[in-house]
Amino acid sequence: MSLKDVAAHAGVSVKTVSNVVNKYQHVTPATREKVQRAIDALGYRPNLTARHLRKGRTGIIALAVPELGNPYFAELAGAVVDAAAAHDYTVLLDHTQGSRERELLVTQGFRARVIDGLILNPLELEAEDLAARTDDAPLVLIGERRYDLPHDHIAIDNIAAARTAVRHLLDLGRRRIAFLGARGDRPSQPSHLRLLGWQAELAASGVTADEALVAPVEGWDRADGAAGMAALLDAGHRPDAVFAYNDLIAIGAMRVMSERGLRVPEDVAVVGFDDLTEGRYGAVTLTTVAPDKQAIARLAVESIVERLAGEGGVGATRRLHPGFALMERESTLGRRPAN
Amino acid sequence: MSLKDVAAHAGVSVKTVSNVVNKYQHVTPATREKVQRAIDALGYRPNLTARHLRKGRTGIIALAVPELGNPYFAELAGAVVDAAAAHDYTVLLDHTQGSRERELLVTQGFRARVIDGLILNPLELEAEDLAARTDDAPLVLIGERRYDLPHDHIAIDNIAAARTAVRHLLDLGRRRIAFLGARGDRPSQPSHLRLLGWQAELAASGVTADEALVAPVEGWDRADGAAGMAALLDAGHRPDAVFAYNDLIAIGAMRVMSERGLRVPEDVAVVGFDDLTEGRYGAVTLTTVAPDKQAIARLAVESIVERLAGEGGVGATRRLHPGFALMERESTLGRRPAN
DNA sequence: GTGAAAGCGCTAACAA
DNA sequence: TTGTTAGCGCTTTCAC
Repeated sequence: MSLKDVAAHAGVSVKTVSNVVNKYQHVTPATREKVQRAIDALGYRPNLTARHLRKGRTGIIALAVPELGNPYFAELAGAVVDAAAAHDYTVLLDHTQGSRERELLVTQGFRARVIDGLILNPLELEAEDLAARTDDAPLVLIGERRYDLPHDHIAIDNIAAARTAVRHLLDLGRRRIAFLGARGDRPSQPSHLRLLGWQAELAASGVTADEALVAPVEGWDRADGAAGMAALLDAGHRPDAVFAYNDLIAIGAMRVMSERGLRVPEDVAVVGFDDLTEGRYGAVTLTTVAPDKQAIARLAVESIVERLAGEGGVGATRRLHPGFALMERESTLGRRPAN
Repeated sequence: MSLKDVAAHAGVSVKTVSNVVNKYQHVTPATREKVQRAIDALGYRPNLTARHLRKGRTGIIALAVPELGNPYFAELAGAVVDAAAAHDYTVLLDHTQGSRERELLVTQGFRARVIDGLILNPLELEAEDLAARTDDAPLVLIGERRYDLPHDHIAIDNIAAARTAVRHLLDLGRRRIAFLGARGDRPSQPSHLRLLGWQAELAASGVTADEALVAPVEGWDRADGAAGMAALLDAGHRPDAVFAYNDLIAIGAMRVMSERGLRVPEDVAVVGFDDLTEGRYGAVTLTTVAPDKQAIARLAVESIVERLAGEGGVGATRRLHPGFALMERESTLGRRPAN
């Protein structure tokens, strides 16, 4: 079942069938009709792989995130799928599980020539890994890592966002503000910029940054936040606020506080990061920094689309910073009277 | 940059390069070495679209779920990506947004010939839509709808699972058990089977099923659960337990109860469905029915792989029922003393 | 063990 | 407006 069969059935040439299939303007209505009937009769569908080979484009972009079990990446992936669809692109999805090796693999000729471009949210990848990349499909990075590389990079201003969160806690009168989400062993980890923001805002306010309140975590999920918070409390520290690397960690921490009879926000105010829907429905809704996920997704897709359209004349590398907003909820403000 | 270039560079034929690339056994070490050097020198990577065209297979399967913002589908998608990777398949992802039209579109020649098979979790699709399908890529359905169609269908036994949940509540002495998640207007909706299970288990236990306790929702998210629960309470009903269609609805309902001073589980016990990680970290952890998502994903992928392997000789259509388990947590048992 | 050549289905020059 | 044909890069008979 190919163009040739349809052509034979309709008594025209393949070119004519191709013209009809591709909605080429200059086809007489009669021919068009005749061809269309043949198409319907045979149930013809164009073989897209052949088209891809011929055109050198597939309309597929790959998205590689650490894992979909993390709602932030799931929501982001959903946004990317939608943004891609708006440009008639489809998304090929891959997991990196936060493994440097898998991140490397995905940047190095992953599905070569079948993906037109790649959107990657790296966790472990180092600049030199990326510098060694040979694949020529456009690559755009998203997320909080900072690289100095010739690839577009989409990320909100993490330092400013973190400062906003800490500022909010300071404004509420909190002074012993813990940062929950450090990775002591890996200085270039994603959380680094947010830690810098925490330090900067405390410094700017003349509050001493107690390094004992920089609490490490083993990962980025709820269980890690719970363990990190438990360790902090077990060490005898008593913060009056927690700025967590992300919402999942904040949620894990709140669970631990609840188990230990600490009230949020009366005893400990909590701010997260990501604005997961999940944070809006807990017993205590979560104050959080909301990155504009739609914008991140849109900008990432547009970056690829533009580089593909720019026939060879590649523009300069861009650092784009979508907006963010602080969502003030019960974990800092307390519960308002039901209305 | 193609096989031909490499062949020229190495001074051999295209066939020989192809043999090396495809790890064909009978190549003399000397030739292999020579070719490999040329490959490295030129940075050659096979053009997969050409290979796809030639072989008629792409190694890509499509997964269509309603939306990734729902953690159940996100977790499932993650499991599918992993299950596919185990068979050297990659996943192309699409959203249907629970729209019948989009579900239809995806079953009808979506990316024809570029996807080897399709895994679909339908919400709105009707049997006749599927019966009219012409695309010949293997299609496997997942999820709780019941069809009588010549496609493999992977789903846990929803009626049995629902009965287990209701049984648990009855065992705890609850008698006014609400079902939160009906869609009155659409009898063939996914929640139907779980409603049937609710009815069956009550009947089997000689408890009168109070139809007033069958509460409708407008959708499947937390906000819908909250609204549905609020409406139930506003109507003056006082259930002593809630069996929710899914965890998100249960979580929304619990939030409303918390706002209204109802204690879970003392006043109202709650059971959800899906075993989202989210349910394990709330102030009150959620008792829930846990479908075996890994198994669902694995079986779905295997179904496609097997049909693809079965050269024409297509086996009989299968209805597969992966297992499930009731996870008993605080929303029915209450909080145990911290240990 | 290696080479020559056909052909997967499509698009796009170029011709008519 | 429509037809002819080359060729995208690969795999795969079939020779040698």
